[in-house]
Amino acid sequence: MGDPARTLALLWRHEVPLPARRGPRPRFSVDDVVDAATALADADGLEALTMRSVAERLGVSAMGLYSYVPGKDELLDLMLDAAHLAMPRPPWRGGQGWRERVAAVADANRALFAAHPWAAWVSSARPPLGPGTTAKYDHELAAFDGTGLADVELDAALTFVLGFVRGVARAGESEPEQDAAWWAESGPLLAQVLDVDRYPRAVRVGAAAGEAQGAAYDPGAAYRFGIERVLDGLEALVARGS
Amino acid sequence: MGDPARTLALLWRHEVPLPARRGPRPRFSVDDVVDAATALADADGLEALTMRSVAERLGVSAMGLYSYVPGKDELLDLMLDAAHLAMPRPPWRGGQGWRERVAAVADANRALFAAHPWAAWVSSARPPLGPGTTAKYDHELAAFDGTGLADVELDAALTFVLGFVRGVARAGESEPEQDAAWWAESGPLLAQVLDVDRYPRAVRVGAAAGEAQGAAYDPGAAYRFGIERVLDGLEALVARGS
DNA sequence: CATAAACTCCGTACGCTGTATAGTGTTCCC
DNA sequence: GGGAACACTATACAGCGTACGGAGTTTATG
Repeated sequence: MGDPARTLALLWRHEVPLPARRGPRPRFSVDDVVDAATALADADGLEALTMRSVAERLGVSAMGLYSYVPGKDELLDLMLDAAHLAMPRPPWRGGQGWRERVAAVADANRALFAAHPWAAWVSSARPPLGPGTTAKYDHELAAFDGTGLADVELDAALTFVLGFVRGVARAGESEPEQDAAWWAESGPLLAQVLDVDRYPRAVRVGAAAGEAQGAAYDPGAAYRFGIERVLDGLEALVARGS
Repeated sequence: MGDPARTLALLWRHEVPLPARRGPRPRFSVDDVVDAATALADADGLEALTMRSVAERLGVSAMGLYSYVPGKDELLDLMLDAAHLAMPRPPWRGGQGWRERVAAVADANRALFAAHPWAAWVSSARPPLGPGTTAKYDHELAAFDGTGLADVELDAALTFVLGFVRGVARAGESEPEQDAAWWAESGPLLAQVLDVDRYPRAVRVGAAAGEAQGAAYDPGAAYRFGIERVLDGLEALVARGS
């Protein structure tokens, strides 16, 4: 889409120096736009984030945003990088083992998606390599200190952990109320059509899972189960000595 | 959105018996519509799948589709269930261990997303509990026979495996050509801004990973790395004896 | 056999999206 | 003071899903 160099310059706020600029002074900063968009997406979700809605929140016409941002995709990149920059990066204490640290990384990302559910849905094809994402990457890599993993495996391991957390965040976007209504309306027909003889395991396990978590999918349970598997899986790799 | 009961009836093809129907005979079956939409999405991606494009492929006006399908969301549900139904379900042989079988489940899902990349992107909030998805669920649960896991854990384990494969499929949607152009245009500015002293691990590991896989993300490598971690993680759970 | 109901299918239209384009007014450099 | 660069606006366009009203076809019912 847009010009990568322009996007990168924007991410790192490489602006033209102020005294050299002509024309009326901008009423906002790029961060004002990013903050307005983030507040909107936090409150009402990505589908409510339109150029018009952001513009209205700032008291500007829709096209006025394009003085600050090349387009919506770039705005989303800026939002994500800003959210990454705002994440806490407590220094890893020596007493912690890598497993404890990586678990903390996962928890921090889960908290990110809890605060900004939209963040799980912005494209990862072209990661916004801005100051936030870079600092996050560096900090999270440090959590693996002591594992003895080679650099390539380090990246793979972190990608694996982050992919898991993001997957859970993406899967947990349905509303519990709607879930209940869905089951109420679908139950009778489902009971009629789900033949226990044809699908013995599906019926048995599906019923058990549905009853245990009160819904078809429980993000909390999926996270608690999955993060242990993720860490155990990494532990096997580390124990094997790279 | 739509009526869940209507959607379910459609998924299971609970139609009104033919002789009792008035009006002109439908020119197509629901499967004709689903197949046309699937062919389109396979060839040109989800963003090319519009009600108008599906209709044109069938030689019908856009609104004509609504005789067969309540809306686009339901069409996507039908497409996904049909794709699930078409997956091979070879009987698990006794000689296989559960690890081998679960790896086969993961491979089969990876093949599904290779054939139908759009399938990784249809909403999982309301899984289309049709004949395909149900048969797939039942068959994949059977892969865990011998693990001794309780029903709730069985569902969690399968969800964990499928979530991983889907995450890799979703992440691997960027074009390699665009990747190269992106790096070429971004490289100079990135080199200037990525301070080795501020982000020592990020620069080192990022460079190693980028060089090793020739791109910021290599789905094949991510899958091969991740599936071993997933299976190791499950193995730790199984070894622990539930 | 006529009529009404049910059905397929079409054309038009609406509100919504991101953003291209043209134009207006402000500010600074020369 | 003139011209260039800039912020900002209003209008417009193509594309989306789909609501609506109507036309034509088939069948059940009086």
